[in-house]
Amino acid sequence: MALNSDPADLIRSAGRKVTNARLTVAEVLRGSETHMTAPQVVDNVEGAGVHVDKSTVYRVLADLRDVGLVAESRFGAGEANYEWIADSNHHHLYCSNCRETYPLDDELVDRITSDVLAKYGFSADLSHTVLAGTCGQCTDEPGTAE
Amino acid sequence: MALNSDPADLIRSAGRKVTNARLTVAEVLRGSETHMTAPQVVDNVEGAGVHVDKSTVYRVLADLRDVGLVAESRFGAGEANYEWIADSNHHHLYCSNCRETYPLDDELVDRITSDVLAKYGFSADLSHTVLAGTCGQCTDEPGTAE
DNA sequence: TTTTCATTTGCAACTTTTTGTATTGGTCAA
DNA sequence: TTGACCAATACAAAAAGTTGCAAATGAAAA
Repeated sequence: MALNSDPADLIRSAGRKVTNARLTVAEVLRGSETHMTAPQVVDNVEGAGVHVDKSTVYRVLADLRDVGLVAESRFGAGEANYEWIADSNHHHLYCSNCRETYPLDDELVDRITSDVLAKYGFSADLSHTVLAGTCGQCTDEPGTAE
Repeated sequence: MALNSDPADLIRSAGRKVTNARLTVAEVLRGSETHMTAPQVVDNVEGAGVHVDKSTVYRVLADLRDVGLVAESRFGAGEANYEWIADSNHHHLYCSNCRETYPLDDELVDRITSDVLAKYGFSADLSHTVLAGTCGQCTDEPGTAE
């Protein structure tokens, strides 16, 4: 069980009850190509015809995040963005100029983790990492924001 | 100018006007040993006898952050924490179990930056980095939270 | 000093997020 | 199936954070 990517199975095997609210939020996030803010999730859930209170949406997002099914990232100073990560890869580079995100492969992040453990005895949790900065393209062509 | 650590000079040389609001927020943060949340800053400014509107405090915090005098960090999923960093060092390890922060020296962070630049042509801005996880002590003695 | 102008602030309204609590509804065992 | 238990939900209200705009103020020039 939960070797497939069925949200219900994943939620169940995370030790959570499979409820309408959780399923709807999961499907909304899973159906989206990109990151979504909390208010966007609230709207989309509403748009899906199901009524889920906004406080519940916030609690479900936090819960799915705790369980590792959803990633909560903050790009630069901005609001939180949520993303279904049950099957996708977990690390990104975020360009604060063009607001594009790029994949960042595991190797580099894994090395940070082991370095910090070796040097400080500290187990860093970098299961979803976002590094903000400026991408190569924007570095080459400055002033191409928005 | 601004080689000293006088908030007024630092603000001025950041190209910002030296105002009562900015000075008060700066002093409040500088006087604190530890990180503060935005509401804590609002309270402390009020407690200092000066009246600065809440919205102004938020704007000043964001502004001082943009200018690099204040660090805004989010520990795990929590609220934003603000810290005066005009003179201190910039990188931390944050234990989400005991909520303690530990210094993380530059070397390791610098290597991440150069690795990402070499591999992706991406200039990561890691001027203030916080890695969340579990410290060695908490790993050894589980269940010693709060 | 005085004038001028862009920046900054206070205020008020608004949006986003969190929290307390009574009720509902999954899940498991019988 | 059915009933009991406890997690999860809706609702309401508060707290946190944001925004637009008119008035105030710092800084530079006259």
